[in-house]
Amino acid sequence: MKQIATDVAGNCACRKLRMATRKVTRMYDEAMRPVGITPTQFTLLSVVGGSNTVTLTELAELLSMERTTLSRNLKPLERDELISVSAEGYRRAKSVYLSDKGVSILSEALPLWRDAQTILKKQLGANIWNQLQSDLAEVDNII
Amino acid sequence: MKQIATDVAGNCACRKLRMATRKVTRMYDEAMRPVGITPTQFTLLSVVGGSNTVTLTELAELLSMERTTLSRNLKPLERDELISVSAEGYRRAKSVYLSDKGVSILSEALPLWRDAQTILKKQLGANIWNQLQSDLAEVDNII
DNA sequence: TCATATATAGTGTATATACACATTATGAAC
DNA sequence: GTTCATAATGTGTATATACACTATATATGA
Repeated sequence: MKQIATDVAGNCACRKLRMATRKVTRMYDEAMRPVGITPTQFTLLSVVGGSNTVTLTELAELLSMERTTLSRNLKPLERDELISVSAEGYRRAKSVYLSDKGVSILSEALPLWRDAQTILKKQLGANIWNQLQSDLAEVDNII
Repeated sequence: MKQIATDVAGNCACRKLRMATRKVTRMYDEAMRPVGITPTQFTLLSVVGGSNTVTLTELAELLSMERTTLSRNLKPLERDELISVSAEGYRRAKSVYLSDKGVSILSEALPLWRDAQTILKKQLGANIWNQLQSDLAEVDNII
């Protein structure tokens, strides 16, 4: 059992992904703190800001996020008036929009995000950084 | 802004990691469901099972997890009596142990985990699978 | 011995995640 | 027009995550 368990720990893709995600998220979270948003919220704002009208379902798909999770994650942003959510016309569809305040916060967050990217890239080295980026893109494409 | 935001979305290492982690975690979660544990719990059980006495702080380090997060994550396992946590003697240190029930559940989960690994590996292809594994190991070593 | 420093764990609060199930708007068939 | 199917979103519940702060056991120094 002991050997098997150790083996599991060292080869589990899920575990390794989650571990890396925890560490990296903590870094980005610290970087974003001055503007008061989390990495997840930064991603939401940037994806919403980069699209012309996305419905909740589309947005969830873009983020590989369960729709119900997205719904919950939008709440703090709505409460703080960085985004607005409104009916879109097709069935029950709703679309998400960046408010002026949202644009402003996103603008403030951008350089902090760039810093975080730069620091991480430097720490990892360009090779691993690039490989990781392309691997993760592949994973998202394939799965 | 629109271009910048799109650029962010496509190059953010944190976003890509989180997206991949969500997808992969959902796969493993589904695989483990028959034995009633989550991927995180499976990892906890296997790491505890593979060590001779780990304190909470050590365990957190092994998992790149905040100690306070670990504390919370152990609760359901303790409640369901898959593990036990007891004082260890050094200052306030506590160690975690697998119970008989924990060993049993872990044994049942192992083949399900192997299936999940196999399916994911097949989907990704051996090349990407191997590269991803080594990249993630590097990330964990470096950061 | 007693006070203090240090190492360790716990709690309050907020966000993140997702499954199972519930709700509702609207297009289509009749 | 009414019914029904379908597409979309919402809610209940449970786990996962982490920061800021708190509590406590014990080793150490006076």
